[in-house]
Amino acid sequence: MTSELTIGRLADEAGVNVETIRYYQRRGLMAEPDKPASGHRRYGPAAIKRVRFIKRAQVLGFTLEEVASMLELDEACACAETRELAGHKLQVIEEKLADLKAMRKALLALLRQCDTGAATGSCPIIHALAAD
Amino acid sequence: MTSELTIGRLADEAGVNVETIRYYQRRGLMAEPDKPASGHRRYGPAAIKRVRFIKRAQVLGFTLEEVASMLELDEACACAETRELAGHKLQVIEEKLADLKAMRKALLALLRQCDTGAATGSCPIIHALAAD
DNA sequence: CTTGACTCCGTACCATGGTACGGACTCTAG
DNA sequence: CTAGAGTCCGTACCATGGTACGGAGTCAAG
Repeated sequence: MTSELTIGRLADEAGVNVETIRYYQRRGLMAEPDKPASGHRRYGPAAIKRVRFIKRAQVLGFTLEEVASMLELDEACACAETRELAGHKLQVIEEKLADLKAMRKALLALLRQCDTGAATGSCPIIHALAAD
Repeated sequence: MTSELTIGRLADEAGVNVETIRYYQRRGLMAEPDKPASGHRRYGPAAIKRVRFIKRAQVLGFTLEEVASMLELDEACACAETRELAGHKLQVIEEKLADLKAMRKALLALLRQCDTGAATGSCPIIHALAAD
């Protein structure tokens, strides 16, 4: 079985340090399974997903606090507050998407410029995100 | 004229702290204009764009070091190394785009779920970025 | 039933990205 | 020409997100 991992295996599977898992637990981003009186804690496959989610959300520029609030969304749906928070997150994501697309466009332009050897010095990248 | 700002005005325009500007200069992310022998430095409109670019790139999850390398791309085009770096950045951006889209989809699903009152407990958000 | 690897837990340390502070200087409006 | 705001520069401090360490306990393969 792949389930019921030790913390070390969990860390490996998720591609992080053991200490990172423990840090996330301290921060309340994931629960510590109860310790079997005398022995080592075990983790199910959901824990792997959770850690991976956290890492990827971070890469997208979300802080651990933001990630925590998104994880809460996932658990406690159905109230108005949740709805609002989700709506807000969605808006943030839309903005990031727009900026990333602008950046991609600029990089593509840059590459094209490189290929055609046209050194215009027009700074396409900065221009991409120059709006106020 | 809006050009030829002092550092304080520049910081205001870009929506950051004065110290942040100075920090970026120390980190080599932007040049310090030469000081007029005895007096205060002045900044042109390009400086505003640069700071804004840096902030927005950060929101997208890029470190200052990564931002620095992108800014260099903008200046020194036309060599093979630059091309490769740009290509690599582009790939990173594509990945971020894909992840953000998955997240958006999950949030939309969550909102729909909230609206229909169907509390499935299926954790759409985590699932969105659960791939290894 | 031992031995080596791993877990547990607390505490200390680290890098990144700033922010604050203080004393000397400079600029500008009145 | 003077007062108050802003600049300059160095240095100190801070929050976030980890990472390292050490001593005691536990697990599991041989």
